[in-house]
Amino acid sequence: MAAQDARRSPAGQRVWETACDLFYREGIRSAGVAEIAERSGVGKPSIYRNFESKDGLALAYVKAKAVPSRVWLEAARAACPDDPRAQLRHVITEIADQISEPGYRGCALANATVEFPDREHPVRVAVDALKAEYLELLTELVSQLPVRDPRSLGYMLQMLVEGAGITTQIYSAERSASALKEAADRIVESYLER
Amino acid sequence: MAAQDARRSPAGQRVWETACDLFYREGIRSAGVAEIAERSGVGKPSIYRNFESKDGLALAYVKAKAVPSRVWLEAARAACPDDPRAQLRHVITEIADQISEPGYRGCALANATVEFPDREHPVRVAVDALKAEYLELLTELVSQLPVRDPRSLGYMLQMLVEGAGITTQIYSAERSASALKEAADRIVESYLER
DNA sequence: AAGGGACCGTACCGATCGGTACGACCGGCG
DNA sequence: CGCCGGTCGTACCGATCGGTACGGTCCCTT
Repeated sequence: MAAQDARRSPAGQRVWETACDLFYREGIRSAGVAEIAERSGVGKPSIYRNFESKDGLALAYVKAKAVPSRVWLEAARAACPDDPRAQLRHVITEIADQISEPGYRGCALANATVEFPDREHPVRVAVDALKAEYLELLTELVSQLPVRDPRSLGYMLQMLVEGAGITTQIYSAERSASALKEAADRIVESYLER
Repeated sequence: MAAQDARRSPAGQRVWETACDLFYREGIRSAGVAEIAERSGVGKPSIYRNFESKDGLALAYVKAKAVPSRVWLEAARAACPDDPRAQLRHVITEIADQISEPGYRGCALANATVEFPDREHPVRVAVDALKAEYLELLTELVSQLPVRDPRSLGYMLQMLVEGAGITTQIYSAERSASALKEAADRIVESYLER
């Protein structure tokens, strides 16, 4: 998350870290640039010297938040190259673990989707593209399983993951994490040709 | 949704309808009181004569949005009194049908949760209580099935429903609706003692 | 020492936010 | 008619929004 960027000044780096934290904890719309500047210990112009606008900052934020998901998918593929079922379980477990971490407040991209209903908004455009890419990667993984309709299964798993992000915010992180693993297991099981 | 309230003046009723529509389509935070007033064809004071504040209006909105869910549960119970499995399918189908309706933009209460991360905010307090109540009702319904752990099953179904609301906004309403029905069926099936 | 470029914060901008003071208007009743 | 309670919109309020003009400070170079 604290993705270094050599082009950023020291103040810019502090802004970046603070913004990522605030955007996630309070939501993008709720976090004002004045608040970001104050909690970064910098002046407002330092924000605009390193980022085009608040929207530009939010755009960088959602793009950065999407990186870990891709990393997990590739890591799982590398961890058990010949066992797609284990790869899938690996990914789901990773997500469940992150849900269990203190301060988890759902998927940053899904939250951004709700915060920006306008599909033309640059943040929303980016999120839609990133989410589409992620669903495709997940579907590819699922496709390696002996199932008849991997596209449907992938979509259901994605739905479960998004649901877990929401129920974590409404109900309980622990219940959501365990229910996600259990439900994913059961759905995958029901899809396996035996 | 256009819940009549005799205490509301004609202008207040127009405000109420417009606010419900705008809050759902654009999100609560995005919809300003000036915009609500303008699209209602009334002056701003007419809003504050009928509602305590914008938060008060938002509070009424989320409470009103929670009503249909409870109605569906009771309707399903009444429709097939002796077949809990059919009742459950009835409810899920109802939700899937609503997802398929044009203009569907996810569960209003889940969206409000994302829009108000502060758990102390009155809107958020109300949403949490309403969602807890709904989960309880759903769990009660599931408890009538011959399953070992109805609490877990109920939570998973709730997770699926919330997930469908999100994936509808990101991906496709049709896929979400059909995936919801299919996934719910498979999970319930895997829980049934046979 | 003198100059210059990189980086920074103070103070401000117009626009918009939620909310309100005030007076015009209208129907019913004396 | 004259009054009166209820309902309404215009015009405004201070606060906050995202964004910027400007001048200061530091350090490296010559």
